[in-house]
Amino acid sequence: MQKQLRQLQEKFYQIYDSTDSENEEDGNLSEDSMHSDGMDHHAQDSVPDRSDNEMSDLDPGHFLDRARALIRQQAMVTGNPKRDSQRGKDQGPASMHTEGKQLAETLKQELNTAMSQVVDTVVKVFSKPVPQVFPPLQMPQARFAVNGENPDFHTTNQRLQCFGDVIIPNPQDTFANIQVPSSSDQIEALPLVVRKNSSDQSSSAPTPVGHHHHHHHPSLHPSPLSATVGFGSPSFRHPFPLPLMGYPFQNPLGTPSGSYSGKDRASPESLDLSRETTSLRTKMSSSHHMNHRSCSPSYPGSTTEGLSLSLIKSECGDLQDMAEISPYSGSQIQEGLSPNHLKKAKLMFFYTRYPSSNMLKMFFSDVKFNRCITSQLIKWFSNFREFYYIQMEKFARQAINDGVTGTEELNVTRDCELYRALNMHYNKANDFEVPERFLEVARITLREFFNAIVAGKDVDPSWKKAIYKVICKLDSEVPDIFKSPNCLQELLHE
DNA sequence: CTACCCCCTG
DNA sequence: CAGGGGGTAG
Repeated sequence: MQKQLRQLQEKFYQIYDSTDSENEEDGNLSEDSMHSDGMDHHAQDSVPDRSDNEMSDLDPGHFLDRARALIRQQAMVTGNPKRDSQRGKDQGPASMHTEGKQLAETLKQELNTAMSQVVDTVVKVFSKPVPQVFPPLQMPQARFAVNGENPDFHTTNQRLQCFGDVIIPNPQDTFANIQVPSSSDQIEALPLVVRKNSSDQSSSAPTPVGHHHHHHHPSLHPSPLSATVGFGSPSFRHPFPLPLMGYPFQNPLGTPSGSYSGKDRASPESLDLSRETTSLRTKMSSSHHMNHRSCSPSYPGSTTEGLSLSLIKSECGDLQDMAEISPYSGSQIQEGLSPNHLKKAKLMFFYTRYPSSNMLKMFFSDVKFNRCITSQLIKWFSNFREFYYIQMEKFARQAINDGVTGTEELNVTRDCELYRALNMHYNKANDFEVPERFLEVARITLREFFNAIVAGKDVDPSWKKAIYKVICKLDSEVPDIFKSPNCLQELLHE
């Protein structure tokens, strides 16, 4: 069926282009307008970023509308001398007219048959009693639970959207069936999404697998297990390219490098994993507009609500609706930290090891700060330091083992192993020129470790504190370029 | 309490 | 890198 639609679509565009090639620079424009057409009943999206063209094209409703518009236009432009840019220009307006008519007729017929089939299938799928394949936990119901809020959810148009969204890729798929929301599911899930009281914990009973061992800590982690499962569930594999999925911070530069990770780089799940990295902020910050962004599939509805602890409530419960940034337009206020932010932070580490939270706010002005974001950034630098100091200690000990006696023999140059390790970690792409000052600091740190170890201070459990105290005073000013949200481009294009 | 720090773990 | 525990300063 998808193929059929595609063929129709192609045919359609042939006609469309031949008659209207002057009208629009590219098809995407029209897609956009169509897009808004069909979505107006649907607060935002039931599907994040349905700007995807493929999707819109496959939406039967839109397609029909567009076809009708075309046919109307077909009749109107007959006299337009410019129209024949792509076809035999010898054909007069008359033949054009008849041919257009023919095409229109053919088109109508094909559309009708196609639509009938679509409707049949939809009805079949929607009316068939649904065998419960998965245990409730794995039901990615968040998406539909939210739809339940929308009184217009049952309009044909939206059913078709859901259909196109999830089911079309494989209507016979057993998994597809569970995508069909039963009204009871919605009613049940809805309050979980809306209310934020801790008393909701009782409502999380339907979830058989408990994730309640969170000790009531302001843990920000809404049960990663179920989150991952929900997302990885085959029924939930989204047909869209990832950047269009409402995750504006998909890493365009590759998987952010963990110092110890590497195995998940090229794996099929790597994208999901990378998403999971930053998904928390998304989940939290968008928790209040779940109504529209129902697709946050990693939001396990039930158990998570019990975990909406003070932090989430206080920080993210009253966020204003921000204009989501598109993956393509760069500089808007973002609600989460992107892989690019991570990269930027790493580069900043070359200048400052102990940035204050105020400093971070200055340098990450393109993100909307809340406690979560701040903590995460601070955590990043904490992790950076950890790696840094581990390397320092390692190389200091190694130097000692190598028979180095005096601190004078110790240095950090751009070709030494220590530097390579550090550079690999903070500047993996090696597209940034590490400031000289950093080498100095590194050298000082290395010597500090060396001396401490030689002096046997490492027997003291907290022997490193003294070193930390020294190093934290060696921060230098971060260049102003880093204050620019686009600093990465500017920096790396040098 | 909050905000940070560090440590350890996955 | 993120979680989470433990500790400290204000």
